Amino acid sequence: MTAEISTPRRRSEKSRVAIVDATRGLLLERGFDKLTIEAVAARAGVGKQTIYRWWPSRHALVADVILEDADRILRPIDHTDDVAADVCAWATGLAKALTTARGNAMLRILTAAGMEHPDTAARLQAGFSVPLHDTVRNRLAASGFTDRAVQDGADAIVGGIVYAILNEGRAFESRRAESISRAVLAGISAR
Amino acid sequence: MTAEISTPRRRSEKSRVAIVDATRGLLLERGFDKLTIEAVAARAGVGKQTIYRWWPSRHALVADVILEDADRILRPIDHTDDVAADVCAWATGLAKALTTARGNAMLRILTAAGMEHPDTAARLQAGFSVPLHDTVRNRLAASGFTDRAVQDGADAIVGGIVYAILNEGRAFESRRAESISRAVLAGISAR
Amino acid sequence: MTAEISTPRRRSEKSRVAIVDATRGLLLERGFDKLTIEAVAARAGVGKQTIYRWWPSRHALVADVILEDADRILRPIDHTDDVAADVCAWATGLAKALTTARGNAMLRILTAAGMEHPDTAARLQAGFSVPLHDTVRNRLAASGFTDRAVQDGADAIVGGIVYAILNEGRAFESRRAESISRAVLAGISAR
Amino acid sequence: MTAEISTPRRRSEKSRVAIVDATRGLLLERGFDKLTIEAVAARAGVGKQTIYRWWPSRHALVADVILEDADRILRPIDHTDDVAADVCAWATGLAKALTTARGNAMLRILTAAGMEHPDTAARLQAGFSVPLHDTVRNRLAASGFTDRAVQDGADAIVGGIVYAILNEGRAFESRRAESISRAVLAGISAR
DNA sequence: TGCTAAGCGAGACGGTACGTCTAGTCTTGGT
DNA sequence: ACCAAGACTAGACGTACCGTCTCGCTTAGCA
Repeated sequence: MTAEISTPRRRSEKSRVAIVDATRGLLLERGFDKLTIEAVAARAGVGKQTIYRWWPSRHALVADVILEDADRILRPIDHTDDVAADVCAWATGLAKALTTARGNAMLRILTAAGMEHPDTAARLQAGFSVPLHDTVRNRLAASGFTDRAVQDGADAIVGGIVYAILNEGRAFESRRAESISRAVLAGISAR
Repeated sequence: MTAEISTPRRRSEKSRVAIVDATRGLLLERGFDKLTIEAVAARAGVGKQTIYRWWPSRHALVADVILEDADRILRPIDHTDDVAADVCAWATGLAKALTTARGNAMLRILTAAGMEHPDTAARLQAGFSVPLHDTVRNRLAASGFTDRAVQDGADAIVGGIVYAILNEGRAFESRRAESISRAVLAGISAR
Repeated sequence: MTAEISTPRRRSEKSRVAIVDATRGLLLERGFDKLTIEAVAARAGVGKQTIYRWWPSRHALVADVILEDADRILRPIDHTDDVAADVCAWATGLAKALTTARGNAMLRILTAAGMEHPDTAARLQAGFSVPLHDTVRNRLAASGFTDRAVQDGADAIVGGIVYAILNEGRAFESRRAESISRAVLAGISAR
Repeated sequence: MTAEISTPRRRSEKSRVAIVDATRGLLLERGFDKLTIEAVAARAGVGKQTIYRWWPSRHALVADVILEDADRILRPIDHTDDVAADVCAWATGLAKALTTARGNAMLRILTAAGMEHPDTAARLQAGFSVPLHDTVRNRLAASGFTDRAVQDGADAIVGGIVYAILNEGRAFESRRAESISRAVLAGISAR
């Protein structure tokens, strides 16, 4: 039961890659709202129909491209004896990745794309926000925190960092991520 | 010391109000990305030029409208003896306001509008995110927390709540806001 | 040696005809200066861009439409033994055609369109004024008049009739065309 | 018998002159169809309303300006013993005036303005075409031609020259005016 | 090896909205 | 009272893209 049964049509991989690359390029150069299908088609050297054949909308295309690159930001967390150290290191890494020119652009694009289209929002959440949250949840759960502590900790750490970067952009200093993490960890440990 | 010295041009207040009202209505009905200037002009019974005369862009118009309504969400915080109670009550209120049909729409619109246009982003931040943050900061500062604790607390509480609502929408249960707040407060108190 | 090699682009003949028909109709109903591209597009059931794709301007579109109908006015001249009779009959026919509701409208539209746009003026001249003039020239030349007589005759007869109709409109009585023609013919014969 | 009886309202002569001058200037610089009331008001240093107060439309304003300058083209005809010489001299003068940069511009403006607006057309005819025609008519009538000869002669001479210049512009050589005139005069004399 | 159907580039199509321009009207102060 | 200034509603301008629709051309499997 191979995965490719659902795609028996022969599809030009060359075109697919050209479209995805063109989209990524234009997204970074112009941003999400100034991305046009016509520009993607032109840069990819592809007919518009080839895009519409495989993606239902601009949002879906952007989501694919963003999610293909999500592992630049979605990093695993260490599981040493020291939860605090593990979480702080991970949080700092996250903050660094999101204050990179490219990482910040991705975050903004992701947010903008998700804001306009429920389906896309769901896919982006499933591929980005949920994994981010789960990474922290799992680490905290592994250290024996209560469910509620795990949930609150993940909410406060991820939200605290990401929302601040969403507001402050690249000016966010990544050591604040550690500071926030420590504060939250102290809080959930204290209970 | 008259206030109107800076506005010597005669501008129709009737038109201004009609435009703002029409924008608000269409924003709530259709969302930010489906808001068109032509629809606003038509509903307001106004020529398009009258909109372009006073607002440089759709984003700026939306920002004005959102900020005019921001006080539905921006509530003051109590200053009793009990910081935790004050903050939790405020946080719960914020979460309730943001999970209201209208409040949630506002949050999404605000986020979408800010994502596309730096100037608008700055205005919306100054009129929404910053006040939100400052409300918590001031309350914490008033209770004698260190600067760092104040900063981390505000980041984690506001970010924890708002980012979660941004992701989960109206499904966010407002008592989670209290839970998050208590966890964070415990953390910054413990130091 | 196929004929269609010169038209490799696929263009909708249906749209072209709809546009030309709509233009003709609106031109006759409202006149040249009140013709709008939007109205043409609406009546033709066509996007504006489809007009702009094939015609550079309103003037060019009008010129096409007028020239497509020019043969209602541009009639050949007889070549019998009697020049005077041939020319007079033709002149009377011209005057009748130009004092028709439709012919007069065409003349005014043609004049107005040519007055505003040099390229259009050149096309309309080549397709209307020049053929008109040449019809008379050729007839006169065939009767052995000198070059100068041919030129003066054509100028005076065509100009005499058309300019008068331009000024007097449908009130111009077509028998004046014969009178003018006879006078001019007498003049160029006398030399 | 003062001229101003018909204008009892006090009207700023300064404004009137500024408007007329601005109109004339813009007409010569940009042509009739690119003349806007806003540009006239701006150049004249006048509010738009001041123009609309005194002229019902752009066409009427242009007509006033053109007619004020009509005497640059409308010249009297000599009444010596030699009709042919008188008419030819006048015709040549007319052709010269109409192939002047300014004269030709005026002719085109006059034609364009008259083509769009019946009232304006009537005024321009009364102030330009009719006087032109009448000048020739009177001269011919004074030499004892029959009514019909007078009419045909005026039609053929004026129409022959003006229509040719309308088509050929400044390329029209003024000696053709003499040639045409002589041909027509010969024709009406021969009868 | 040649046939046939898909995918493909190209780009025309009917549309919507853009942001600008001008028309002609209305209002406010200044002279 | 008339004027300049300029805001107002209205609506056309010409452009940019949308998403859909052919058109021939290539190209991969199958027969």
